[in-house]
Amino acid sequence: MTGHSSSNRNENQAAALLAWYDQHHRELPWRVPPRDLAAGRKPDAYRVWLSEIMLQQTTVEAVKSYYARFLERWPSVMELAAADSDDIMKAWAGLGYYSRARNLKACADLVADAHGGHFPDTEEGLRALPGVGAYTAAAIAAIAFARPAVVVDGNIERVITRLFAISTPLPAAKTEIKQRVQAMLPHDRPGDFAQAMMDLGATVCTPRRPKCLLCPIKKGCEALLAGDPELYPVKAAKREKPRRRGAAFVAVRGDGAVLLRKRPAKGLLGDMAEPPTTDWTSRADGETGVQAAPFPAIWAMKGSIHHVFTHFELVLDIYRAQAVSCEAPEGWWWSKPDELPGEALPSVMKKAIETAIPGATRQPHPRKEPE
DNA sequence: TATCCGTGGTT
DNA sequence: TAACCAAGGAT
Repeated sequence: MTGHSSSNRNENQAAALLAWYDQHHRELPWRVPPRDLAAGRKPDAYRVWLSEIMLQQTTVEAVKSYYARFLERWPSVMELAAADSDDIMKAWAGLGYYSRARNLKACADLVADAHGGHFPDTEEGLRALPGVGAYTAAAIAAIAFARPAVVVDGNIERVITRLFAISTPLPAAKTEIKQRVQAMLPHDRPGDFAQAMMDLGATVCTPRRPKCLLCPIKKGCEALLAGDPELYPVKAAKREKPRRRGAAFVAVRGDGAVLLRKRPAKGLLGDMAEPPTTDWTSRADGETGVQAAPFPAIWAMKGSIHHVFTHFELVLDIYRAQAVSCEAPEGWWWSKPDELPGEALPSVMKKAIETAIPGATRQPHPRKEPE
């Protein structure tokens, strides 16, 4: 009996959420809105996949322009598979978590070669793709292929821990959260349900100051009933970020070209471009690091930058020198002024170069000249 | 399970 | 302003 009434409650909440979604869903470039979906329009798995990879730990606003550029340049997975890896890294530069871009290419290659250009249409098949984890496999299965997959992202974790007042800290609470979502899942609209939960978390059930008055499922929310939804989700305490120091050397040739090199394929900023730098150490001895310059020159300290990574902070001293024309070492190259803005430079490296040469990494504004 | 892996916006 | 956080994955 209790099982029956709780399943009724779940059905009612799912229905209320979907009704809210029909009216208040976000309009997003990669999304098929509920009305179009109901009319039979099929989502493009490539677009769903591309957007999901880009959205991993990344805000919607940050993704939009990258998504548009990728889609215009590589409209299908076959074209992305045929692309040059360096071009993909250049197009991804600034978006962060660069292993995503490396896996994006690996995944496109696999789908093109082993799957005939078609994405697997099951959660299990999708999960086997590089860069596709539990969340992304479930999201693509539900959104692109209408599979009844249990989709749990950060938004949904917040919504569910509040709805059921789950005080178990994350990530230990994940199993219980998935069970709750599973019990609520409407099998006729799994994709819309997942996106509705995410929209609710993004616009109503926000981390701070949730707009509970606007919530379509506030009636059943145990956290609201108890008085303070902001208490959820409970998360394990974070560790303190250590601070590392280093130096970057921006060598400028007579024609304005800057000496760059490619970082190792794995690890931090893997496969991306950078001006030569020292190792980044945790020592706080105040050493300048100028003796670690890539070659002897008159290195002038132009300032230092502070950059916050996920698990450490970096202070980088920036040196600049005028360099005579010389052969770039193996794996290094001179990047001319018109090439520099398009290089695969992570934000921290753009910041470093900007400190040495203001404006160097910014795309010059196209000027309309009278014919 | 814990750690590594970016960036920019919000409060 | 320091802290928090975003449609997580790989190892």
